[in-house]
Amino acid sequence: METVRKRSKKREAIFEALRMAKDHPSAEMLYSRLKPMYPDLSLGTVYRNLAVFLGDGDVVSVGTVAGQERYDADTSPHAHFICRCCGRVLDVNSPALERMDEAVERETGGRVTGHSLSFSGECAECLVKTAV
Amino acid sequence: METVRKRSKKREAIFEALRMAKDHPSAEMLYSRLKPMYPDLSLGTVYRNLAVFLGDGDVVSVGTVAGQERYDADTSPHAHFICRCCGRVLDVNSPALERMDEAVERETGGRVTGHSLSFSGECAECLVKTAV
DNA sequence: CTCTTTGCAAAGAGTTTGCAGGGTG
DNA sequence: CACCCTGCAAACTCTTTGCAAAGAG
Repeated sequence: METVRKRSKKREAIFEALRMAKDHPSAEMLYSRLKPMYPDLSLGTVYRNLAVFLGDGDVVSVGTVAGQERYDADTSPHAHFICRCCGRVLDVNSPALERMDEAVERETGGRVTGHSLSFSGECAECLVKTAV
Repeated sequence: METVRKRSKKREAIFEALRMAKDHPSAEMLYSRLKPMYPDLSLGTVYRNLAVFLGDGDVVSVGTVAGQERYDADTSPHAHFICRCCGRVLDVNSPALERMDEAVERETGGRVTGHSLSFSGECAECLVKTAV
């Protein structure tokens, strides 16, 4: 039996905040951004709703940065650049990654339902700081 | 000041176990494999040494699967296929990913020191099980 | 003998979960 | 008014850390 989904201000606010954010926030980042507007918001609710979004396929996990899972409401195939210095996560326009899915299916015999390409290093801002 | 590194049976055993493993094990997986041979091995030691390997660049993190970080002693550029069903992590022969590094540096203005490409889905074995 | 490495166990950090109360349809 | 959703806090899991003892050079 599948549970009926009811609307909720909090849930919509969480999704909207994630959709608007360009920095692929973690649960805690979303929480502290929404807290001022929803003073009685709880961190558990953020986690619970993120799990719902993931289950519905409306949100995707970008990976774990510094121990925290990072999320993205842009589910179209694209890559990320993760700065190991400041933890920033940037979008990267990836060239035809979709084609590679079939290649991997042929190689492994499995079924590919998604991919994630991420580059790591130091972002432009951190390079400047480090260069000092 | 940099600390002098001394040899240690445990450390070498951990690295060797990781180098031999083809399943990109987690700290706990390595621990339980080595435990029979080194009964007084401690999980903390495995974590500590993995951190050393990562720092030395001798080992690479493949990402977090089901909450556990997975490691790979093969630091050459290659992609992975992660089964979201059983958690298996398989190697994939990735086509010229190196070339993409420069492209990303041009796009972001940062410096790329590594990349990680992973595909997710269901592996061949899980497909069979699911098909039943 | 000096300094690194380890075992053990406690501490931390991030995430999940149980329960009673509030919200939605 | 039935059932979903939330706040709160405790519980859990994975990882890190402090300390005294063991090991390497």
